[in-house]
Amino acid sequence: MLIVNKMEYNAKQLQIINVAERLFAGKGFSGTSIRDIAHEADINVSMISYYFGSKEKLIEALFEVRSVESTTRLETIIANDDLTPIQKVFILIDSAIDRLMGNQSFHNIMLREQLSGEDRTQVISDLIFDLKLKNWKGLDTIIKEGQNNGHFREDIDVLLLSATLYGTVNQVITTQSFFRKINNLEHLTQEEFEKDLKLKLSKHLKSIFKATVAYETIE
Amino acid sequence: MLIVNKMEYNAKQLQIINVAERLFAGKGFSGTSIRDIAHEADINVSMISYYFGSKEKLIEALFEVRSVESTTRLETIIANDDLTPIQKVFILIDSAIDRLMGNQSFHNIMLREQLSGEDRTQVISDLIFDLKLKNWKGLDTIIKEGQNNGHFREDIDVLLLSATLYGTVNQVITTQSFFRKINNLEHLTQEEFEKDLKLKLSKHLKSIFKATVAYETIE
DNA sequence: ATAAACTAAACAAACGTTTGATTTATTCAA
DNA sequence: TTGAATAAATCAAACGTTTGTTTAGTTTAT
Repeated sequence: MLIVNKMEYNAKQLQIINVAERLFAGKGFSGTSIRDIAHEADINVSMISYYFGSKEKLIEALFEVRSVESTTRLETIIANDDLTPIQKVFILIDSAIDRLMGNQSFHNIMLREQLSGEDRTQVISDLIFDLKLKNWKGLDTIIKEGQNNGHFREDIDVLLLSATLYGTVNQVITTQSFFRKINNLEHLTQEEFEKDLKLKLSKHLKSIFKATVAYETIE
Repeated sequence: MLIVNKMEYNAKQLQIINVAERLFAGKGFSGTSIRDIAHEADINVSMISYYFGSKEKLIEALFEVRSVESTTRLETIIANDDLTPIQKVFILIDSAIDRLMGNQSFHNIMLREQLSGEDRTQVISDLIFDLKLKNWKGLDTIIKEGQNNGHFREDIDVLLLSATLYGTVNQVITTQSFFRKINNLEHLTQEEFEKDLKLKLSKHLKSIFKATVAYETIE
């Protein structure tokens, strides 16, 4: 299992991390200089080395902070005994949409890291692997529960199904300006647009999942 | 409509483009130096400026070359009158899988560019927009055809459906090492693994699309 | 008085690009 | 076909910036 660095970060460090997150998301890790970050965060360039040691360690710190923030959600969904498997699946979908759309900058960076051929650091690779594993196991547990109850099909490829879930959400997020243009929603504010998008995405994915995992119309 | 630069590239230029494609995919545009490219392509650094003008123009040339290569497929599928709409959808799915898995480096770069906040150049943005538009219109045409024939549902969000198609394929490609580990397929060669992956992905997406667009089990 | 926070300046290395010279190819009249 | 003339291709070296990091000194807090 993964050993998480229990380092705590003070307000200034978190401020730097937040700025770095925004810039890394927009211009990539290599495309962002520590002078960019220092300027935007209104600090001296040397403070980044002073607080984090290096630029590499800074992105590691970013991953550590953001990773722990998104690991606690799944467990609570699965543990809830009052919900049927299909209800849990639906909540999992909405949870994934909220999580990915609510932390677009960080997930943008994570997508970039996954696209990288050589891993930047083992720390980041491990954290990403751990997140993927938890996401997959979360869905897998729910699916198996539904199969044991006899409500879900037996021939479900959970790995591909979670690829459809996270892939669809990622695709929608990265091409949202295209969505906006094609659907003639350019008059909406970003907030209104995101709300509309979340709703459509939720319906779309729930419909797909229902048709894929459940035998017939249930619930 | 988009004006495509009809520039022709000689063998040496194409060699540079191929090396650049591989390195950009692995380390990103900013993360790849022209000295990296020159070294791998076994040429002098100045040849890149000599042939393309700049590093920026090099990636533009890469996009121009690879874009024209993948625009002609869709039209031929749609134009075929011997196929039913659902058959066309299935061929579209397999075509997308083949295209994305067959040009992983270029699509890796394209994904990175889409993640970029500020566009690197208008040329690249236009080419990506044009590709997305064609992909969407291709699916839209087929869906509308199926709706006119009465075989397809009326309430289909084609934009979300194409997001599921391309998003799922992208997700599978970027996380294929995770797939391999979880499915215990590490003994297979890359070629064998990709073949297996393509097959599973094809079945998965066809099953989803069938359930989503068609009224009931047809053909 | 000790430690932490912060700064301007300097550092060497790497960056994309340009220069000027040299080699290789092509052109074309003799 | 030859050979000078022109163009294209290639090269090592240097250009001025920008890069991440360190240093040495100053300010602020404990």
